Amino acid sequence: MSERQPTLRERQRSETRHAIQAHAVRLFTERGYDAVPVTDVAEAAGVSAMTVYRHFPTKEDLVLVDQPTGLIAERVAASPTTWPVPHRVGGALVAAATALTVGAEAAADRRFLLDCLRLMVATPALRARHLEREYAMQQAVVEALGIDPADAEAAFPARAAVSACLAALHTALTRWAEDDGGTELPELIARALTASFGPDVLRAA
Amino acid sequence: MSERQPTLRERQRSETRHAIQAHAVRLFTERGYDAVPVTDVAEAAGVSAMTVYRHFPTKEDLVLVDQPTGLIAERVAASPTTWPVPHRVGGALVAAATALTVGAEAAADRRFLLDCLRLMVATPALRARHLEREYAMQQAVVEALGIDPADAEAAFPARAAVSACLAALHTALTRWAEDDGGTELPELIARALTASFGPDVLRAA
DNA sequence: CCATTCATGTGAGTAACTAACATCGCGGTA
DNA sequence: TACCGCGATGTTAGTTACTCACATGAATGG
Repeated sequence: MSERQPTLRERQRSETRHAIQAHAVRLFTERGYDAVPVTDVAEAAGVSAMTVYRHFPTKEDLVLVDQPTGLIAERVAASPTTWPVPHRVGGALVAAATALTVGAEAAADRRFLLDCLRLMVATPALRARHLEREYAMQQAVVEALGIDPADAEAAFPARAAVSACLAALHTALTRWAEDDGGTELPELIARALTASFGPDVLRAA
Repeated sequence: MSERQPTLRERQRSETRHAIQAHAVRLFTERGYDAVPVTDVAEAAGVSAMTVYRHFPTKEDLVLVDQPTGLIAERVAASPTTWPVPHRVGGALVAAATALTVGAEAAADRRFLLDCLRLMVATPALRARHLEREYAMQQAVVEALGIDPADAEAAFPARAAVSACLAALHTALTRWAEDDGGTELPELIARALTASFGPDVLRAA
């Protein structure tokens, strides 16, 4: 209820940010991530290099799309605590992917998301950073399970199971990009989870 | 049968390399990875910065220890093809970890390995690169399973299951470093796998 | 209409690399 | 033993990602 009409400055800033990212993804796709210096991205977007860094802390952040950590954590927290961890997390991943990539209002983001993922799959440095982000998401998900992360010994099994789920997610995202979105993402995630944890992962046991 | 007496040059080169890495890990541990420039490592080891780069392509490689991809792939390939993927890979991981960290002849490496892993856990850039390496290992393990990686659609379930196993491995390595080697690594891996895939993963079904 | 604030530009500086070239000493050979 | 090739190292200069300090101009709120 608090977000009211964006001021002119905010709109301009958001436009600048969007332009920078769009030109970056285009140039990286055309010439390869490593072959495009940040100065070229800035020039294409009509801004200075410094402005790029003010909007995106690192060159890698130009491509790495925000992960829906909050969305996933909510759904994990809402899942029955009696279920095994892979069931709880797996269900949340499929649901979040459906919300974000299936349906009419997600069509615009979809294209951009696929472009970013393709770059991520093709570029080692981007893959590394992407995996790091999923690792960060792990901590959020473990907390959402209702486990105190301070007690490392007790949290260990949960961390292991969650990281395994997120690895399956990563494989599904990679396949989705390779296939250029030809198969719906939720289905790929479901198949990745099934291949890892058995056919019951997505059944409410 | 071909590896004969190392010549003087080879010994010197190997010594230089070892000195560089030892000083690097020491300095990084003392002052933090990001706070130590490569020039300081070079100076401490008594060489020029250029020499450091000739031995280690990037600063990160000073800490990232070689992963025993070959060892694991061999054991995976030798496992019964009738077993589920997590069983085949899980067994290989536990066996490789036992060979590398348990026993008298592994004691020296153990200390160094723990130092490197602690740095890896503490430093985001190193974590990212380490995850990337495990991702590279995934491809080798999938091949070792006897699956043609060219057929992406057919390899997809295997890739998902293998990446989930390796995620469990990563969690175990992290815990091992946090605990400073207080629990044997094979046991941690076994627990991580069990938490993810159920109690039968390490039983010959 | 004026003062504040915020987005951006500019310039200098650090650090991770890379390439080109010089040097020096081990190692095989005449 | 004397010589020569080659490999390991040093030096220097350059590129690029990123940071800091400061200036500017325009949007904002009174």
